[in-house]
Amino acid sequence: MYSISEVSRLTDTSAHTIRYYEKEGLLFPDRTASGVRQYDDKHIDWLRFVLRLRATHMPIDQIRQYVALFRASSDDHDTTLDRLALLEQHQTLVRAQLAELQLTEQMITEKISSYHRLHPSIPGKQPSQSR
Amino acid sequence: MYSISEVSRLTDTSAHTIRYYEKEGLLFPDRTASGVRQYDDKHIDWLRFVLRLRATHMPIDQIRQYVALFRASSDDHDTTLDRLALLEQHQTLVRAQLAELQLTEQMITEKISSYHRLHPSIPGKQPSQSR
DNA sequence: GCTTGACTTAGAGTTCACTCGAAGGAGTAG
DNA sequence: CTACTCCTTCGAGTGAACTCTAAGTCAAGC
Repeated sequence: MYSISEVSRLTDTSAHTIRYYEKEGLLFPDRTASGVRQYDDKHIDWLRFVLRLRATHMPIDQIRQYVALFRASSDDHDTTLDRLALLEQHQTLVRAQLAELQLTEQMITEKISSYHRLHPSIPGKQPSQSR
Repeated sequence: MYSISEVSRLTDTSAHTIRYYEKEGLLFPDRTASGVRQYDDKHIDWLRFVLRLRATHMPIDQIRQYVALFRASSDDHDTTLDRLALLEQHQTLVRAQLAELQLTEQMITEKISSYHRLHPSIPGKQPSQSR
């Protein structure tokens, strides 16, 4: 089991943020008798997944819904479909972001090499000489 | 020449935001005698480039610096190197975002197909039957 | 000449996701 | 026992990027 400061180090996330995520309903660590948060490997894995979702701009609100669906799932109420829907929705967004980034990467690369063409004397990263 | 509302339509950006970008020093349209903004195709192209940079999380502040360098450029003060540095810096960021997105896309796709494995009866986007 | 609708400005308000601060409690080392 | 560190909560503050409001100006059509 890990303390919040260990989780903070392991995931490179401030303790403040980890508590904030808990308050927002994204994370449910165990507690000691005295109320201290205790995290196991599964909690860490989940947090890492959440951080990935955030890094790809899934809103906290939607992640909360996803978590809530997990916790609402029971024998007579299966939430798999709803969770799937949320995942697929985010997948679509991620792919859109990928497309946008790829286009922009090309534009920037193009602009950079046009600068090099106009100013052949410029130092710095030249189109790699190797190979 | 285009009015702000035409630019708004052409770039799918609110007139508010376009004026805001101008206030932030990202955009310098012409003005009529009475002070009405007038945009030409070059302005539109530049705005589209700015929107790309924004969509890939280049801060407005940095875009402003980039624009300012253009306008500061003169015969005895060439700013090409500084502009190149800004572009290369953003290129690095874009590539990092690409890597993150690709990883996350894989994770989500994996999770989605594991849902499908567990619930083979689920409707919706199945791993495409075509081809 | 007057109405209409798009335009102008400065500045205030909103949203999101943190980020921090203050005040205090629990467990451990000396 | 005392000092120290890490933990707790609640609530306020921050920063970026919009987003909107209010009050007013201007040009075109009737």
